[in-house]
Amino acid sequence: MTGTLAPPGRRERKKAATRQALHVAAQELVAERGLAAVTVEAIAQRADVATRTFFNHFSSKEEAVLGWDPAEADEITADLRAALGEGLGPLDAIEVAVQAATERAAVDSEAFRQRMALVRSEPLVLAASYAQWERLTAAMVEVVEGAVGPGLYASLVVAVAVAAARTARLEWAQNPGVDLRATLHATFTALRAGLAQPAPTRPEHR
Amino acid sequence: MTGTLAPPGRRERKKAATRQALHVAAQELVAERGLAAVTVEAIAQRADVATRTFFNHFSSKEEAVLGWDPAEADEITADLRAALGEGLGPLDAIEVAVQAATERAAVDSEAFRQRMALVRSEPLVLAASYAQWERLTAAMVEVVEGAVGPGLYASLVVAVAVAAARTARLEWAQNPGVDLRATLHATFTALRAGLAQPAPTRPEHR
DNA sequence: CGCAAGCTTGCACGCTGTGCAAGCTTGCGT
DNA sequence: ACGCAAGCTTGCACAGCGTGCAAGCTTGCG
Repeated sequence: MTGTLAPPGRRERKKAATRQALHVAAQELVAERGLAAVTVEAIAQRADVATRTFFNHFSSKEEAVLGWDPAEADEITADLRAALGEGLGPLDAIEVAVQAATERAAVDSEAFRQRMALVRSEPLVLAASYAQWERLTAAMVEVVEGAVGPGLYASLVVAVAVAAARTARLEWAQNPGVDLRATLHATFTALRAGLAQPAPTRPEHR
Repeated sequence: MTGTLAPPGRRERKKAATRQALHVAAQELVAERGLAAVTVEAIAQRADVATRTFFNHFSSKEEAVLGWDPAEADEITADLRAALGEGLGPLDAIEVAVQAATERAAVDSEAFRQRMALVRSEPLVLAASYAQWERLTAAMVEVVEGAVGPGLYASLVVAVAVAAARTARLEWAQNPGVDLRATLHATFTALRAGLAQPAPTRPEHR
């Protein structure tokens, strides 16, 4: 749905390569030693660049571990805008955009699940993750406001939907064998149902 | 509803005083110069304690600006547990607990609004705020799981409700003259209604 | 071929956050 | 009343973080 249309020049590819190398190095090192025992210097060293260069790409090791591309946010808001344009309600439109983003990110499902686990286990990574979601939230609010006007409702629906999506991802990460797409859909369905309380302990005893 | 029943000894009062002094100093300095231009050393100096002491109370200047008391989270979860015990559904129970917490925090409405404004304008303070909400969320999930069993639903309802409460506070902070209690209730009402889209630009043209 | 833009690098520097050990106050039991 | 144990404060040292700046090198383009 959303793709890189223009093949970037050698320069941008090199830059992206450095970024990717740093991201991978950070992930590996954290997996090996745990976040606390990893320094920016060590990451840069493994990626074979200067320490200073690290900070040209990420502003903290947590960010490097996550490795989110700022372009992702743009893709999501573009999808959101499109879905809204097709007459979907804000909540449905957000679901569509988030589903699309997830498909894109989960190409390598295993690595993705592992990253989620890191977010769960390392509070500082979680904080960095929040920062990214926050940026995305702000952008999405702007788009939704374009459709329904500014005010509490726009902020609310986006904040809530983002929280739901985040929860779905984290919950999925620790339940092997479950489909992320289905989990996401379940959360949005629950939202639309006003978060009514489901059957006690077991969802369906049948 | 929730109070400090045992009058704490001199020792604990002194400790609390130091903490409060640091909190106030941090707020004032940030208000004067902006967060970036404030150092931990400056805060400690104004509070008339050693720099090292600062870190015995807060782990960053952002935390000091917020000045959240860890005990607050305990009070909220206690209220939540009580509300659940009275047979309220999870969402309603959370609303009750959050409303009570807000009453307690908003004693000085003006200072409270000002703090919210800081959260809005300083991204790092916002991040610290997220960290606190996150801690609260985890505690609340545990309580809700006690009532409805573990699983996606418990995590979801808490995450979403917290997001709604946070949104209500922030939205309220920049709309003078509005009642926070009413704003909060409006968000939870919207949640229960499945976040259905309200009338386009103006809520009611009538 | 040559120039401008932009990425990388090294250097310097101030600030952050924590471990450790010493000093002082407080609370409490004898 | 006394003295001890717990705990808060303080100074010191130190590793690590994050940024500004200027120089060097590669890339893209006319």
